Amino acid sequence: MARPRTPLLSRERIVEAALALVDAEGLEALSTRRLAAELSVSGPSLYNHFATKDELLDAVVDSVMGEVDLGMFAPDTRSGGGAGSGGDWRTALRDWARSYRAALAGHPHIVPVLAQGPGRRPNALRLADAVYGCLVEAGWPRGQATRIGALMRYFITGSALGSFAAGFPEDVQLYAGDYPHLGEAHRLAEHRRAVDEGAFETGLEALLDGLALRFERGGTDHNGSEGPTATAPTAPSPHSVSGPA
Amino acid sequence: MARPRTPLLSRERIVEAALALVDAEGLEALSTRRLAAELSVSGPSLYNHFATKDELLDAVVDSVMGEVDLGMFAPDTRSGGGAGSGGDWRTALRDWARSYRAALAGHPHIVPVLAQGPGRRPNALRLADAVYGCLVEAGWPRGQATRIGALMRYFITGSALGSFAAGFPEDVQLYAGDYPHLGEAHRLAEHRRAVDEGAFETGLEALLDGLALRFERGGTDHNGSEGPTATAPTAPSPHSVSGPA
DNA sequence: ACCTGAACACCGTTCAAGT
DNA sequence: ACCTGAACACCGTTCAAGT
Repeated sequence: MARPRTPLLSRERIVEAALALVDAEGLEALSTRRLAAELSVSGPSLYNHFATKDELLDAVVDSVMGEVDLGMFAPDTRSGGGAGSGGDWRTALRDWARSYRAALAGHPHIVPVLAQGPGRRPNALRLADAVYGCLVEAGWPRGQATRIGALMRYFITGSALGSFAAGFPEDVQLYAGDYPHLGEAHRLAEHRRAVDEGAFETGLEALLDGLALRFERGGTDHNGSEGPTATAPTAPSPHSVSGPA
Repeated sequence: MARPRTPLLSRERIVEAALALVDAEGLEALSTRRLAAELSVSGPSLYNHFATKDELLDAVVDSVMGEVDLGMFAPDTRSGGGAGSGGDWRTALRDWARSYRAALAGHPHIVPVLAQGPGRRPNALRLADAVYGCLVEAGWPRGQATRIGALMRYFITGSALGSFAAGFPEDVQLYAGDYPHLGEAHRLAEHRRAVDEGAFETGLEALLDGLALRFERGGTDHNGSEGPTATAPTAPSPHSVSGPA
């Protein structure tokens, strides 16, 4: 069989199969030959749909980013504050963070790829655009909005990259003697979900509390004297020169 | 030449060369043959010193973890508060976080491996032990101390995993039209260090502010009603049954 | 246009052989 | 004990050949 009358493959079918394979067996199980076998075609067939394996991986990553809800950033559909009221950034950020984490937690093996940045992936750029736009409209100075987008991504991808709890082997012997405070660490894996979700929620709320403190202190338009971040270099405000409002 | 009178390789020399290779060319450049060539030996020689490539990677990761300063957690060498005074956890955590991030930022390509958890790596376990011990001695309930260790790791590894700023291509065309708030995003890469460090410092300080709020609210011994984290499951306190004090 | 098998330069790892 | 070359089952990717 050479070219069939109706194509055996499509980008969608390939991306779907690739994600399923990565989810089930990890990134290193994703080889072009293995994936092709899963799709009942020969290895080189994939190159009719993607130029390289990296391009395929990019599409897989963006399909995961597409699962993240951005509805909370739509400016019109929310009540309780018109343009520039600046009160709801916190709720929006919390909802978004949870949706983002949930999407990544469903596909943990792809997180290292995704965490390299948005690149040219449309869903990743849409996400960055929405978060930044929300913060600026809420009254955050542009430089701070950029930083908040970055630090939220740090926390969320970090939390999805690997389970904290599952990182500790279930082996009592390992901890005995050498690590005086880790006497019960071998039991962490049992409570994996509770520990990881509790840590995420605690961190998220602490982050939002800390940011709210700065928001109150900082006002909406001054960029200097940013509180306790004395050692931080002053980040530029590189997203947009003329603001939307 | 077969077995030389004085060994050509050692674990240390191999780990050092592997880290240099990963730093210079990325994780995917680290192949046993390439690494062996760098060390002027043949590929299989490495298997006299490490059972598998994974075991070698583990040693590389732990050598990076060994760069992290843990001196701020030593209970005796600090002044201004005896045992149980519980005031200095914040300073210690900040200093540790900066040292941790600096170590990882020097070797960004290894972070995805390292973020899988401590496993059986001694330097990673020592680090977890020190952080948890510091928090418990400062008066944090054990469950919260576990969560804080986890969420700090989320934030730090996330910040070292990939530059936020460098993730946006330097291509004006890419953003025009489709992403209304990203008009200046193409300039982010220029200011890479300032943006990434500013975001890290802002997030770190916000996190510590938020945690300090909880510490004041929570007291030292009650575990319920943990403030705004209403949806968080109650994490267990798995590190140690009988505390150190 | 879209699939195939053969081929290229790579992988990690095993193993018998050398000293 | 510690190194070697040969070999195994894999990789990503190219390409001529088929319809």
